[in-house]
Amino acid sequence: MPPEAAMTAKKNSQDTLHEVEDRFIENWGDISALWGVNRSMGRIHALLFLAPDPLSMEEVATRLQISHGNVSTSVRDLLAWGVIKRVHQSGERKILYEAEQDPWTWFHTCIRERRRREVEPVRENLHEVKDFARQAAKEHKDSAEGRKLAITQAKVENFTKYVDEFADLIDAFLSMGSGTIGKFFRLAAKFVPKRKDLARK
Amino acid sequence: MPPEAAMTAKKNSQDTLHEVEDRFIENWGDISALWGVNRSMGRIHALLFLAPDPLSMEEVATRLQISHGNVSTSVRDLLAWGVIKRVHQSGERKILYEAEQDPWTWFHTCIRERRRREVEPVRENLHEVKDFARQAAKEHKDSAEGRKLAITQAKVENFTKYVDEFADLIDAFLSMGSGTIGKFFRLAAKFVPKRKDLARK
DNA sequence: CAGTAGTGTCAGTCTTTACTGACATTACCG
DNA sequence: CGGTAATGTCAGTAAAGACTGACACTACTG
Repeated sequence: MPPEAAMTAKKNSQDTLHEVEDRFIENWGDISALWGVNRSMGRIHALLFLAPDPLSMEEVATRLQISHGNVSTSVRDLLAWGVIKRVHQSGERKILYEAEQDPWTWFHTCIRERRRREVEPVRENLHEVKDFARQAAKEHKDSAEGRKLAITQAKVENFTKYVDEFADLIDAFLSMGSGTIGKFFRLAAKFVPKRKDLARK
Repeated sequence: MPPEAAMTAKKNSQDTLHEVEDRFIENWGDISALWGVNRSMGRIHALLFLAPDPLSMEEVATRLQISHGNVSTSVRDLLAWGVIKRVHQSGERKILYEAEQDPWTWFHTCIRERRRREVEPVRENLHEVKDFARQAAKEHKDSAEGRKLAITQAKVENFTKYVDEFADLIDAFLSMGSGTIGKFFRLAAKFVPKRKDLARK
């Protein structure tokens, strides 16, 4: 009478593995959607991250129940972002894919790409607006409406400066190696004041 | 013959102000959309940020050419995020709204809210998956499939730990006052290695 | 305390984005 | 250098998300 063996309807380990994967994958899909990245990309990335071996597109499509067209498109994007890579195997037509395993490395990659694709264009745009505002304020500085213009110009300028500083912070973050990040955390902690109301747990 | 007055079809300063505002507002709307926040919220926030005086909902709706229903909903959300606030004026039914003027303050607020609303639930979820995976790996550790389960469990655990660390970094960032941020930037710069390929300009 | 300006809500509609699946293309195989 | 398995493309469709506007509610005002 071993109590272990008598456990109530114990699922087999394969189903359990499947469930662990699913929960992780869906969670990751949710985060992606939340932050403006499409859900399929997030799910595929999560699956490849968990998979012990590289997977083919067909395997991905079957596992996640999505069309191969969707997989093809999403995989192209993930490759462009640099968070997954191709694995060719000799004497085989099929291409396999695997995800970067170190979370820091791919997180770093995502931030860098996002900065390049999204932050930078927006920042350029903002600088144009700033320059336009400055020029306009100069031209109209004598009229009554010009005063308002000057106020707005100052705000735009202040804001732009702030965005630039933030971009610098991102750069500082990106410049750290995954070894440095630990040191950085410890250093950042020194700037945390006594109050504990932001504590995690 | 003053050359100033002869300038080619110089726009009046009110139109110019309008254009500066528009360009800033649309830019901000774009960023918002890009990062998974709806465009109306971003545009309204930008308008209130630039406005020299608080505005009513009707003024916002007219200025941005959107329905008052949309304004009402977006303003509710902006209030919940804490980036704008009501301004009551005595003997007046109408409620006016104004935006926080310090970029650091509202950026700080956005990060804090986003952490609370989005990062935290996701992190809790992840911890559940982690615990489930750990338990499952323990139960099945003797089977062949159990080995795969153990590998997956380790990945989930590693990943969770990383997300926790990142949440800590956010906390460190949030704990800084807008005075401290400057010091922080300078400190962060020390971690930037020699290579300049990430330089901004 | 009736009248009404101002605000809130939400069902329906419009807009945007994501996904599917049929067809086109590629590249390895014998 | 055909044959074909695998991948790529993209028009059409489905799903998600945002916006409008009619109606409901609220609270000031006279």
